[in-house]
Amino acid sequence: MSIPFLSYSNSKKSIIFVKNYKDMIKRTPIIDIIKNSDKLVLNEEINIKAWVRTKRGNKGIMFLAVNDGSIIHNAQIIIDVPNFDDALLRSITTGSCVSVNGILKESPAAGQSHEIHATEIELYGTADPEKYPLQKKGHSMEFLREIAHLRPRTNTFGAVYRIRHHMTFAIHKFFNDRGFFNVHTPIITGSDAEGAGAMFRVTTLDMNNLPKTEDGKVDNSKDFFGRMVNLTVSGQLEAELAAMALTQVYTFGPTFRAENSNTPRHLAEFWMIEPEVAFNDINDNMDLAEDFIKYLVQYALDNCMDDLEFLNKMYDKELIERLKAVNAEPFVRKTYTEAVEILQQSGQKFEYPVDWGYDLQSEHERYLVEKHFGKPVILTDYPKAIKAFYMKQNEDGKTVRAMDVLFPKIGEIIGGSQREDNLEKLSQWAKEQGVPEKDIWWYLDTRRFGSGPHSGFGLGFERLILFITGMSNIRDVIPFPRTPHNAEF
RNA sequence: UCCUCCUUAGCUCAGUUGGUUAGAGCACAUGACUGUUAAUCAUGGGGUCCUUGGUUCAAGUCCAAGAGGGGGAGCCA
Repeated sequence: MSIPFLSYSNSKKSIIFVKNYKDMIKRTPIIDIIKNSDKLVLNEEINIKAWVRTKRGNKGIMFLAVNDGSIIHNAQIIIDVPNFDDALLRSITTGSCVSVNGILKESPAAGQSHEIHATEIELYGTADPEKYPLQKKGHSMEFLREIAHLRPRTNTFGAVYRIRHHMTFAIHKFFNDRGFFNVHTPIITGSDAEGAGAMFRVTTLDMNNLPKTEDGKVDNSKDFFGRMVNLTVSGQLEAELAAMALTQVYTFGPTFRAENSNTPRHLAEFWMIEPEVAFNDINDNMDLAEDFIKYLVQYALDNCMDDLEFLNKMYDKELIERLKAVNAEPFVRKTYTEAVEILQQSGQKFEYPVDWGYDLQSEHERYLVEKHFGKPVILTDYPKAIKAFYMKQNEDGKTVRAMDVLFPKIGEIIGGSQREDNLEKLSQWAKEQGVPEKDIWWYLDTRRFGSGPHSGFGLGFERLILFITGMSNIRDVIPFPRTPHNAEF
């Protein structure tokens, strides 16, 4: 590690660097200085490459707080001002990118355990302080959304990005550890079978010169796929096909909804996780959903505590408490009918009346989760008429084995069901709901050949991240949000 | 898409009943300070008051339309 000829001259002009020897010091990620300093050797020269967060100091000594995103905390660089070129030091401002060689020492001051005493500084890229939009102080989420290309350099978005990664990894780990197989379902799809909302059209046709059929309509047979296709709104139907062969599968991919939704909980492009398990009934499905979410929450508590503590301090004082509370007790499980009775007997005044047969409104769900039970709630057995055609019909002829997992603050985080495995009932109900058999003949085939009970659900990834991070707007938990009238970056 | 609120310096915001030269904090620049922690202190520069039209002797302030944004609702994950 220590290389004799690195002790270069202490001449004042220290911008000089020799590529070959500089490359001999391997970059140390800042996380190693903060978390694994026992593996580093004091008084050895190390290299840090990072972006400057703040610079402060005086004529004799300068302090640089730098961050490389490996961890939320900054590393402190100590600069002995007289030993460095004045112009170089002046050019180092908030936002600039630097490579620093320096001696690792224990820090005499509070705030950090270690610090790096710079021996050599290379300025990779400056950031004109008059133009660089990020300051040392608070920015509103709205402003940061306008500079989504730079906001990953903030503490908040660094934390969100890291948590997103850890949750992605934890999802794959959870399923892999339980013998599930990840299935890649198509992004371009010809079916609108689920009816999960408006779809984005995919076409290579010249919009200014559309081919027409004899009756004046657009001739989709001339399009790339020879038919009309869209971006997927769900991988569920395809996941079911896989489950009827591999038993336990899940998808994790992008999903698109062209709904004109303008809320802090909706995106036009989002990521969804959809497990599908053969031989699971609705109760197994609830068990899986509850185990799954609790595993992810625990994984965040175990692996993302530095970031969670930051978010807890800056945005949501009850965040960590709430995450722990979710895992402490079983979720409440009630039927839709029971929920309606609770709401009707609550004495609470609702803007919308509660009546059996109508879908629950946000205010009703929020009352159940936040006021009545004070913990996550899973509701099942909804009226057949308000749910999708593929859900398993109950013997009562009125309800289906649907399941919604309702969470504090964010509402519905999971929607799922046991699937209808009876061919007659499924095709009959699909017909009545206006899903043409010619579009889902392949789906119906799974019921035609070797059908069996199975269940699954969909988890909105960004809604999970909302809950885990305590952020209040879904546009701030995805790097580049797509919403109506917004597809910049 | 509906309801509602907002738009003033780079950022966050104040601006009274319509009245003379539109303010503050932070950021930025200059200077001071030999261990700072969103450093501190002093000084300084910085404005299409979202756009268009209207009312008025006079509009940041009142009215109308439009654009952008926030919150709530619907659709849902």
